[in-house]
Order: sequence, then structure tokens, then C-alpha cells
Amino acid sequence: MEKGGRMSLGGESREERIERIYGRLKGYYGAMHWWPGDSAFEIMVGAILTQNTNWRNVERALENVKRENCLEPAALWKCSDSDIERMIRPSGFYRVKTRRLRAFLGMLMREYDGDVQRLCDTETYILRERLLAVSGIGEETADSMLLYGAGKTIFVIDNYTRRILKRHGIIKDDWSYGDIQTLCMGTGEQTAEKYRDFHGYIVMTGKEFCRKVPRCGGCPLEKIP
DNA sequence: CACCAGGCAAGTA
DNA sequence: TACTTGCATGGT
Repeated sequence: MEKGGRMSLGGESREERIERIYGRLKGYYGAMHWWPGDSAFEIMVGAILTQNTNWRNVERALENVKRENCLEPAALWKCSDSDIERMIRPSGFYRVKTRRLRAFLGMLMREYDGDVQRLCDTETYILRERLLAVSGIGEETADSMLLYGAGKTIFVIDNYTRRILKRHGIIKDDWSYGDIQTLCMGTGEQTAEKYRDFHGYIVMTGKEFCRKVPRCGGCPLEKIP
């Protein structure tokens, strides 16, 4: 089955089905305030800290960094590795994450002189490439930074997105991150607000229902083909 | 006790 | 290219 094609003759396209999923989730959850944070920088740091990690633990780490007044580029850049490790320890993987934060900060300093606003003003796909060039920032982390931090109109694909779309027969295993992202951004309202909510809905749904017994019981998507 | 959580890079074959 | 493994804390 071609990635751009219709599921069956006369049936809905993949894009149309995803629009209905979005509509259903929006009706179920309403307005979503996903990814809290007082600044773009806080969200970008959080995006690295939350890699394969429970959000509650990320909050503890961010509280520590805030308490020591290091939640801004210049201040965090001046910290020693051992200080950063100590502050972010609750978020787990604290040594690799310190290395990743340092790599991100290095890019921010070199390319933007530590000015987050300038970074956020960069054209979306130029900035995306720069983020992806940082060791420790992959596609999901980069897109989270772009969407929730920089306010760019881009959709974040995560494991829940894959699982849900796969379970609904909309995608298969061999679809790449970019394939799924192109699909999800292919129709309907294309705004950052929508993409922020939609990704939040997907994670909420995944956490709440994907592992439930009986399978998917009570999920707002359970009767969506 | 096992298993999971808002991933990614490096190593192996 | 396609797997596998290391990274680590805190909750259930």
C-alpha cells in the first residue's frame, strides 16, 4: 500500500481518518495545556530531560535547576558538569543528559550568542537541522523544542502516535518518522495550537488506555475504525 | 520482584 | 541497513 494512497476505493483517506481521530480526542479532552513552562529555554531543557523519562522526575530536576537560578542559558553554561549532574539527577540518565545539555548549550552559544529569542526566530527547517546536528537531540526532541518551545508549526511523533495509528491500521511498521509526520500534517487546520493539543491528546490517550484491559476499554477512539 | 517512563547514540554483524 | 545495548531515577 502506497503511503499517499487511499485505504480502499471510495473509503476515507488516511488524512481524513486522522482528522476524525483529532476531532474525537478534542471532544473528549477539550482544551489541552500540554507542556507547562515559563520560558522557551525551560521547555527546551525539559525536552532533553524527558527522554525516556517520567515527566514527574523531570519536574523535580527542573525545580532544582530553578532553585539555583540556572534556568537560563548563560547561567547553566557556567555550571560545572558535576553541578548539572547533581541538579538533574532525579530525571535519570543524568550523565548523558548533562552531556546533551552541554552540547545544546554549546550550539546556542556559538550560533546565537546564547540568545534564545534569536534561535526561536530562525526559520523552522533551518533550526530543525541545527537541532538535529546536536548530539543527543533526535527528531522527537527537536520537534518538541520547535513546537512547544519556539512555537513553530510542526507535529511531534512519539511512540504513542505510532502505536495508536498502527493499531488503527493507518500506518505500518516500516513508516519512518518523516512519513508519519508528513501524514499528520497533511490536511485540516495546520497550526501550532492544533499540533500542541493533538500531541498532548495522543500522549494522554496512550497513557490512559493503550495498556488497559480489556484492550482499549473506554478509550475515546475505541469505536473509530 | 518486574516493568515502565513525553529517546538517543554507539556498537555490532 | 537493521538490531542490540547502555544510560539511571523514581513510581506502581
